[in-house]
Amino acid sequence: MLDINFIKENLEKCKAAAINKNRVVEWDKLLAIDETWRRLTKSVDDLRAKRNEIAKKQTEEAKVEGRQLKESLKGLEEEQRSVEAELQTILMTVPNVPDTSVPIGKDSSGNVEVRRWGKEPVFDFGIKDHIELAKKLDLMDFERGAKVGGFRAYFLKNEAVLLEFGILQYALRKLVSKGYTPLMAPSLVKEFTLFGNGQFPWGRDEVYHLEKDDLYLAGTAEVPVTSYYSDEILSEMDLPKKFVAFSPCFRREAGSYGKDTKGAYRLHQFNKIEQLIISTNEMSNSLTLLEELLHNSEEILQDLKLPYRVMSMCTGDMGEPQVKKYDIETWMPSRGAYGETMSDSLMGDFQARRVKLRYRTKDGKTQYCHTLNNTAVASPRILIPLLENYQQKDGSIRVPDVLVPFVGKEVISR
RNA sequence: GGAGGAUUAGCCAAGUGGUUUACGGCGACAGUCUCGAAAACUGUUCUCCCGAAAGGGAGGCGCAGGUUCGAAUCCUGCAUCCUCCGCCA
Repeated sequence: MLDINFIKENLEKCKAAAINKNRVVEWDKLLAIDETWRRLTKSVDDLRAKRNEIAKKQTEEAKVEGRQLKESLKGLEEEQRSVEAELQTILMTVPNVPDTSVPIGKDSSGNVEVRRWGKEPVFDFGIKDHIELAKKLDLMDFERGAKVGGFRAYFLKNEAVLLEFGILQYALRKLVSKGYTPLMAPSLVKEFTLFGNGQFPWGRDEVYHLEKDDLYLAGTAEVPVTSYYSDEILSEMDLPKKFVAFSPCFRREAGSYGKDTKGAYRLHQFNKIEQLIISTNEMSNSLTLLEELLHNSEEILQDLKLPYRVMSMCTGDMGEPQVKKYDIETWMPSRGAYGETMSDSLMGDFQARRVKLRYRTKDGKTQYCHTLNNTAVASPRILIPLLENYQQKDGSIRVPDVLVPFVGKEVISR
């Protein structure tokens, strides 16, 4: 959410941002409602001032006068409340303004490649995709997964389990050694966290809702961790706060029924290690931190010796809350293409404002924090490039050096 | 799931219907003093609205409603924490 005063002072910028992000905002309505709200607020405040004055007198006449005043105040207050709710609703739909360094574009075709790392492997044999590899080596069972848990459900089996735990553990340890505070975050969360994150009101269909308990299943640890300090005022001295959080993640994938229907790419449930930073309200510093998060994730892929490329997301392909966003795409041989494995975002104070996450500056003022996050590793998706890039002619799979201690062997074969 | 207790500002904490304009303390920030610091003293330290400013006004006591001329205080619902009982990996 952006501040209404900021929007009014930077109306053209905000309008351009919404257009570039392909979002529709009812600007005229927003401004009109704001006017109405201000007018109502003034009237309500004036009437309350009068009420307070009358109440002080404590005479019989004052009581009669107070009773009359109460009626008109009640109506006005009700009106103010509903107008305020309407204002909030529209305000919630205003997307954040991208940084000037973000490429402008309609959709994913407008994304800009920043760099590539690693060499795409050349195979002198017919390669298998991860589904076939996993089947032959008894590493994943999608058929029985579907039988038990429905579409997009799966079992990991044998070394795949060790690989998944290993890679999660590896990423976790790396980030901890860089000074990030480890967290295990709840996957079951209250509704306000999803609004706070900027997932709602837009992405309701993407999120599982447990009606009986009115809880939601978070699609990422970003949701609980962004609200970790909600409603609190941190000290500038303690910023930036850096976290590395593990959580099981749940996504309905409602908008992508036809997409990636096979294999481990798009799943309803997966495990993720997420990096998060809560920082001060200084854009240049936050942009530097965004690069730090990016660098951390690149390092993990480099350790795994997986070829990847870094994409700078264009305005049309980034979400509402983002100021700037990079995707890291890892080489997936069966696709003959790079596929998204990590996503690095800077939200400015967009989320912080929504969850009331603030800090006190050195000179005693309160400010909204900046929030950032990036995937460290998400699995099983990361197993796709891992299995496919490391496959060998005889159908076995070499284990990346850094994961050998976790898997307990150098080659997976049957 | 049941019974009881609690929730006040960054932290601790007083206050049980009307000089409460939320007592007081700690911390933080600014100033005085100082070569500099500590101490001491003075001031500031939640949010919103109007205003160029000076200033004025409103709201804030876990959250949301309600009663009353007037609510931190009374009522209803909800959340969270603590103690005990039950169930449980």
